[in-house]
Amino acid sequence: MKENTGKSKYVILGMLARMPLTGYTIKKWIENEYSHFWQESYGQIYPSLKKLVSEGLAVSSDNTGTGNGRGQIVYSITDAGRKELSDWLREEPEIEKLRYEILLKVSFGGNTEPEVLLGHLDDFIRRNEKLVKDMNGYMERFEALKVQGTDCTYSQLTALCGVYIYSAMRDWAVMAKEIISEKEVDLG
Amino acid sequence: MKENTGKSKYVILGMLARMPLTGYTIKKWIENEYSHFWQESYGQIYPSLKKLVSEGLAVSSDNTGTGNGRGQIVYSITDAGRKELSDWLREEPEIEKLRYEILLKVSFGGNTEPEVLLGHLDDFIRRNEKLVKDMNGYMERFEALKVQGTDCTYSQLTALCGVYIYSAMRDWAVMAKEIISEKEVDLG
DNA sequence: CCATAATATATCATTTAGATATATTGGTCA
DNA sequence: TGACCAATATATCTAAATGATATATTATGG
Repeated sequence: MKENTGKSKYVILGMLARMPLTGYTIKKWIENEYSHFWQESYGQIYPSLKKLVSEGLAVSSDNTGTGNGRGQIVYSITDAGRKELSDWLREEPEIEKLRYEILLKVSFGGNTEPEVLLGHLDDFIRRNEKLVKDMNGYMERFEALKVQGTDCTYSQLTALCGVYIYSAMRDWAVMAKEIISEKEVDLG
Repeated sequence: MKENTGKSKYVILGMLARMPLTGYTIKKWIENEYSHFWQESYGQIYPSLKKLVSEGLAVSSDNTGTGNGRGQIVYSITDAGRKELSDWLREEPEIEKLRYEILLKVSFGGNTEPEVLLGHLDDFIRRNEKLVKDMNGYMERFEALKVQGTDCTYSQLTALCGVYIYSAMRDWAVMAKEIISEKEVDLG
């Protein structure tokens, strides 16, 4: 049996702490709301869920007849699970792991034409522009919920981080384009 | 034999394109200068180097007697390797993968005391503060090289990106601390 | 009522990360 | 001089994470 002592376990526990979920929903949520700082694949989620149950940190309920049910398995957190989550939250977070392929390509830019990089940077700017918009959308939605009395401070903070990250990346890319273009002019 | 068609191959080619290197030096360079946007482990580097040689994209020279040589294997890129690198540079970069564990913990903050988060954020701010300084140091070093006539535009751009990312993260964390503290006051 | 998109679970082959084993060399300091 | 430690260097193994795919059901739109 696989060990699976990575972070996936805690992500899932954290999500189940809010409400019971299916593996599929967990995946969708991470894609939609966490994607700017975390990602998980089905290959981790489904085995992790089984492991959580076997460790007594979650329980599974077979809801074959509920509403939109298609043999879906809904998982809920246990008290032991909450304890495990709480203990992990106290531990110092590990240093973040990033893989920005565009930076790799910029770094090796001397091995291609500047136009290639400028093209990649254009795409990158457009993408980050859109992401900033998305994150601001989340911010507003959370703000509206707050007015209604639902506290979303922590979720809102992660959206805010998205705004900061994506804005910074966009600004950098704009600056990078300028510098590369100027360099071109100097040479030509 | 393993397939190994990931990105490691191209990172190594990109580095060898500048100068011949040993696996160990490649690892050190990535740790020192690329760590804010990329990481590789020995478990990828050494097998990848062998694969590059077997594919004719690099050649290895056994320098057992050179200077500080301890049976070190120096790898150089071939013309085929340069072609491969150049082709890859043209491809659209993949979407970046990030894992910010601190954001996960902030997101699940409702399951612990605010003080725990504030503590993590303090560490995070300190770390990013230092990283901004480091990146600015790199910037200056590259600027000095430029004055001497050595063109480091592309490396400098990645350092600049580091400045942007780490500054943004620090600013966000400062803001996050404020918001969490205010929330505390409101409740208390 | 058919096609298609979304829901849902599951697994497999790669790819990546992290830890460790091993050995040599260079420098320090008692 | 030798004892010791840090840095250099190659290599491999386990575990974790990714990406792709197989399979089936249900909801909905025309």
